[in-house]
Amino acid sequence: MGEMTIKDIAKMCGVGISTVSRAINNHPDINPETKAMINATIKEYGYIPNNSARNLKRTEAKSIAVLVKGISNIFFSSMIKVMEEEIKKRKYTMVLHHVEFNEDEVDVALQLVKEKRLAGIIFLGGYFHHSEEKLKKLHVPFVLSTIGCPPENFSKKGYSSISVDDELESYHMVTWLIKNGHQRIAILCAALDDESIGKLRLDGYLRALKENQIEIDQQLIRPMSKEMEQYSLQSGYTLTQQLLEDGIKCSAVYAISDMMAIGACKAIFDSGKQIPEDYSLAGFDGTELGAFYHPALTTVRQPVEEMAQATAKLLFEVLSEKSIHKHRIFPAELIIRESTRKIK
Amino acid sequence: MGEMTIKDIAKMCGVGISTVSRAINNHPDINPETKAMINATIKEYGYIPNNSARNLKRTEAKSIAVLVKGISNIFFSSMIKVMEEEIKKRKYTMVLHHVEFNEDEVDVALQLVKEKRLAGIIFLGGYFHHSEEKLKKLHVPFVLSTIGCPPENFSKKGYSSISVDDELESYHMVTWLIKNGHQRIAILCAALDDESIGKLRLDGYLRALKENQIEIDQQLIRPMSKEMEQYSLQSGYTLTQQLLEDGIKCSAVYAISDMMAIGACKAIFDSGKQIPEDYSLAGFDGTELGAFYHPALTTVRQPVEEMAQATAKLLFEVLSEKSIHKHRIFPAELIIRESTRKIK
DNA sequence: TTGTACGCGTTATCAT
DNA sequence: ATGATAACGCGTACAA
Repeated sequence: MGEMTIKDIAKMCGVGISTVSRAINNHPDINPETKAMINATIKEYGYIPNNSARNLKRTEAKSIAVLVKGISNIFFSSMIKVMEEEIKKRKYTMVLHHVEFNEDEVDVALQLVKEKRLAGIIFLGGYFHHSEEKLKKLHVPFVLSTIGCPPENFSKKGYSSISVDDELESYHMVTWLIKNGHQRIAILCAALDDESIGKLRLDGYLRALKENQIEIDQQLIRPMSKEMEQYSLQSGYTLTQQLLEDGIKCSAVYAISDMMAIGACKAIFDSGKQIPEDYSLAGFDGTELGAFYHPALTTVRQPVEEMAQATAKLLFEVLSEKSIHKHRIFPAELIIRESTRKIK
Repeated sequence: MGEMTIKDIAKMCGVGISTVSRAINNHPDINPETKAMINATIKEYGYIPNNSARNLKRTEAKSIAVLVKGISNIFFSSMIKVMEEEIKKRKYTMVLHHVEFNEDEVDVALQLVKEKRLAGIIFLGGYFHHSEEKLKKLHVPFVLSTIGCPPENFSKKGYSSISVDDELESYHMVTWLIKNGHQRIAILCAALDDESIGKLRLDGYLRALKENQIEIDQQLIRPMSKEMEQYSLQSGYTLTQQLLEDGIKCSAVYAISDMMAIGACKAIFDSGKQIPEDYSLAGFDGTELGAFYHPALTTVRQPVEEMAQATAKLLFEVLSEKSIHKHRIFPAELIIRESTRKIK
């Protein structure tokens, strides 16, 4: 069981512990020759420093945690890649962590701050209704990236945020559908008590209808239930299947995520109907998958790469005290592809 | 910066450190009243034990690491869920970690063993060509789950494994295509120096052709290049686009992953052709996405849930010393859906 | 049942 | 440039 420690290496090299430590951590005060010698033996014996001990002792760990909400959330994978690059570029380490929909991301963050001596945190996706009290315990700067509703009760000075205007972009999408002749538009949305992007996207839908004097039909509003896997293929499928079974008339279906939109498409195909001939279908997010689907999905593209880059930038600006916390809203882009058409 | 420690809690409660420790870790030797009192103050002040310190001290941490190869690998997400349940059921903690395609999973594992005092490791997906020497340093039991080529040089007694017979199942798929009249079958496969599932699936393809006296046409073999994101939508698209541009005649395209198959479909649609009328298309994996695609993908379904369960079971059997290392191969299932058809 | 004291493996501080 | 030693926060053997 005898795992090797820094002591063993020190003995083998005939030097003191601190010298080995210096070699490992690239400290300046060390003879290049001894350093090379030590590194050679480290390599030879495959010694690996114990991270727990390091974190325990270290004052500053130069690491940033990225907490992603929803494990299979494919939407974030390209963002994570960009963030990793940005973080590495600045000689920091990225600690990636997935948080389930039913877990509390702030609790996880609190844990990690203690364990890893984080320099900062990036929260990616999900809701965000946490008490100010709890957030204050997070003694490191953090930024909320692509999170719908920043906590209104918490001072905006306490964190940075990056997002699109979900309400507005959703409004754009629905307005565009209306302009293309659609009057009866079903929406596949989040549970009605949602307080995050789900609510905002629904709000945009409602506003677009209202401004165009289209009466709101509750039958066309199809919220996910809590039991469904949120924003998933299957939830989109089930919701649309029920919509069709209920015999609700509509010419377009608007899903608040691309994954749900694909599920919706399948349900429509399975019922023997065509897209966009019988139903127009729109999604939200602008995922790669939507572009590869057949028919290619009309959707709202969030500029994920730019947003990821900006997220890292904001965080590091706060870290280097060059800047205070900021809140940036990115414009999204309506991408019209094959799954929608003009009617009448 | 004064983060709270166990000492502070002890002082506040007017008890010793060890008593607090006992309360936290549910030790038996403690007065229920003092325990309740301590827990109350812990909650009140939001004290969180430092995990680094705990890991440093603890001999056995009751945690299992799951190392997943390829961050956006959607194929594994359902397996991970099952594994988490199984691990929690046995009062262990799951530590999930993603490993990039260019990272060395054993190095990561070595790190984690030191840092987290792991009880065991599950490697999920990817290649596996590691030196026996390195694997021996991994002093904890591990199981290779859905990994193509277990290291032949390393004694099978040193680890457990769970997989399907990739060569055989691939052979089944291609044989079925041949039985349905396809003679010229293109394969979208891994780089030719691949030594893992990629190679095995290609081997199955080659054997099926050979047994049916179909000449192997190198033009029909389309390996991913190293620069492509492996097994991705885009790689499937690019490979198929090149195939079509090269004017290679074929009636079926067989992609060694569902994601690549979907990319291939898109390339065919974009060229103005239809599936399955002009080309039959087959995938591999049996992902949810393949079922939701339009047309629904013909594919090889790996019994992921059962395999995940078996993975956990094998590991815990070794941990409890009820059993030695085993190697289980699961049968996969040919799922015929809409993307393929009989010709001639 | 409870408290004291030591050590886990490392880094930081201070000598040398 | 290098080495000894004191923390870091916690679990646990042992004493009380």
